[in-house]
Amino acid sequence: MSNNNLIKGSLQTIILKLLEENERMYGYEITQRVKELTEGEIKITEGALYPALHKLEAEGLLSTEIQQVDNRVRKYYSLTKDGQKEVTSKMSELQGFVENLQRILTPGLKPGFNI
Amino acid sequence: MSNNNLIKGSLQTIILKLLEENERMYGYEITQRVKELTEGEIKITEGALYPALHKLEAEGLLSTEIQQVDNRVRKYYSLTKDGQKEVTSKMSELQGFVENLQRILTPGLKPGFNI
DNA sequence: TTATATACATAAGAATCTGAGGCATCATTT
DNA sequence: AAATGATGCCTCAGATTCTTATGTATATAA
Repeated sequence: MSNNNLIKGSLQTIILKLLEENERMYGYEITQRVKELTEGEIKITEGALYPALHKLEAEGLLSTEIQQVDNRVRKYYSLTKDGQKEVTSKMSELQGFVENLQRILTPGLKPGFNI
Repeated sequence: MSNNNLIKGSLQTIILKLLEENERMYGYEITQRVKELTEGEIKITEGALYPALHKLEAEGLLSTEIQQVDNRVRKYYSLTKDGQKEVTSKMSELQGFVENLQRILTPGLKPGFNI
């Protein structure tokens, strides 16, 4: 991840969510997508990404498929059945955490708070 | 801290922000305040809190003041000048990160998104 | 030829947490 | 009287997750 060490553990959620939207993606593609979506503000480093992908695969949440493209090897990742369930779980967990964070950090916060 | 490992990195911001609002607080009080504000959903463990407080003090962001209350020792923490500046910095950093997170995780997100 | 982009990977070290333990006082319950 | 729980501080081993650096390989542009 980029220069901030905020909310460690959200990388897994990011990976899972992107794969829910895109059917299959390869590692490098994920780094570029995140960079693009955040206008360069969040850069996922390879040292963080690949171990995370391997871990999610080892947990049975992702499956892989090697493919040759222009003499280059790509490793495509897709959500498994378990992975699809986990997206929902991880998303609501993160959502809940952010809401709690707002409760702590935004004194006088009213429901329906607008970011 | 509760069952989520999401909070890594945001604990410092929580401490600084609470101290901005409360002038001075002691460790145990911080854990109770967070527990109360989040209705028990986030529990700051002592093993995370005290090292974090000591680090912030070592960095010159917090100052301390020992006080006896009913034969019990309390260690009150307050923001230093540097600490006051750091609150603003850390808060906008976290705010920015959460916004980026929304961009990644909420496809089709429009500005003015309502939590 | 050198740098940049694409594409995978590992590994040392830093930072931050959990969970367990230790010490002490005081109030309440058994 | 003894045990439990709340208050209040602390440390430490181990786990997790990150950064930064390194390695390998192909293709393209300067």
